[in-house]
Amino acid sequence: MDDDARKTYHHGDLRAALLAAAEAELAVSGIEAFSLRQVARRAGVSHAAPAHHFGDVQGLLTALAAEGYRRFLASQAAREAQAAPDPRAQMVAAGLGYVDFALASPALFRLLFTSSRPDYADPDLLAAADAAYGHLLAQVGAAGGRDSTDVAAVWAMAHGLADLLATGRLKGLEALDPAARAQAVAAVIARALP
Amino acid sequence: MDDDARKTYHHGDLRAALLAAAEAELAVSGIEAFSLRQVARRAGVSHAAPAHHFGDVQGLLTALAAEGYRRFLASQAAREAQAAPDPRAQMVAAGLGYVDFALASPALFRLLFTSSRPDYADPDLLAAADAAYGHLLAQVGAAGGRDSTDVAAVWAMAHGLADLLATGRLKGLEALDPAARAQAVAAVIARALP
DNA sequence: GGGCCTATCTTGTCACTGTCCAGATCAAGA
DNA sequence: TCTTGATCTGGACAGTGACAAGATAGGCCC
Repeated sequence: MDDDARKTYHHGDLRAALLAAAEAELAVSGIEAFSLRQVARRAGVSHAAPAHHFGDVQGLLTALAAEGYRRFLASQAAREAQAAPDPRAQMVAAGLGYVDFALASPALFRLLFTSSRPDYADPDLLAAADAAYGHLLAQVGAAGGRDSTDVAAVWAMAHGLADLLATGRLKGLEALDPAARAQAVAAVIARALP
Repeated sequence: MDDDARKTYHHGDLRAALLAAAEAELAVSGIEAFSLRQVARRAGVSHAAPAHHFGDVQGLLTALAAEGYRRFLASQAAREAQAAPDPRAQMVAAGLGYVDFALASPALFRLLFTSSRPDYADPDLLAAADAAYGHLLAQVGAAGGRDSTDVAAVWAMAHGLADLLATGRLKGLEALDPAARAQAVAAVIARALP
């Protein structure tokens, strides 16, 4: 990452640099080819340096996932801020932010939702993931969702769109420009809560 | 797998035995910790034996994925056979089979839908995946779906339910017994095509 | 200023992995 | 029977994650 900051033996902020390098490595190689030594090389540091800050690969990916959940929520909040204030529009906007995140950071999205490598017993990660889940429940409840079936419907619709779009399987929607795609995605999400 | 069949130097049907061992290994270790040498050990054969039949790990996972898509379609067909003959009920039944498959073989489901390791340039895998996609299009079309938005909605709903259930994130639905869960899943899928 | 103390980082090592290569084994046909 | 080709083994190599021991340096007390 920043070889410039590496004039001294001690790095200064290696933890943050490693997280940034890990995210870049994840984006390039994907979770399945993720390599700790490659992350260290990217940060310009020895192969064993990450161990001191994160313990092992799982520790690094756990910290990255926690950061990912916070950004995931921020992505939803960004769409909500632009939407009408009524609860239903807010819920749909959250779904749009869900999809935005998956499209902007597909590898990170996969780390959060379909990887078994992060350690969900970690308090920080657990808190971040719970916050995201709590936000989902609140949005669906405010929009008139009554039971766990409504939650499942809205979540599944947003998640399915996000996952299929992130893996490039919805050619029809991908062909649209961002504004038109957002409108289509919003219309589809709205179907989940009649 | 079958040490019994291994009295001779030549295995007899090593290709099939390796595929079965690979599926078992995938179910136990997951795609992220999948090991070719472990598959070979499981099949009672040397670590280099798989190479002759599949080339490399990617070849083995590609063959397994093709087989997976065929079973994926069979799972949908099983539900369709039990459902009412009208197109809409058939479409919902296909979605139920989609979810069944993900719950019965979560690791295989992940190999099919969120792994970059299989080689989708392989003709056999491509044909199997295309068949699954074609069936989806046919079901949605027969049930009254008009455009790519309808396809996206139905697919995303079924896929989202399958993925979230396979990773254990829909506690509310998981708590139900199979029959009640199937009914809830069917009701949710039906929302995707109003 | 001088000298320890501790966190931080490096180097070296180990078991394991996927891939390649040469050789051993066997089945089947000439 | 002999040969040919497919199948499988064993050994090698570079790369990986984890561990242990040592090098470095920033901070603190005197």
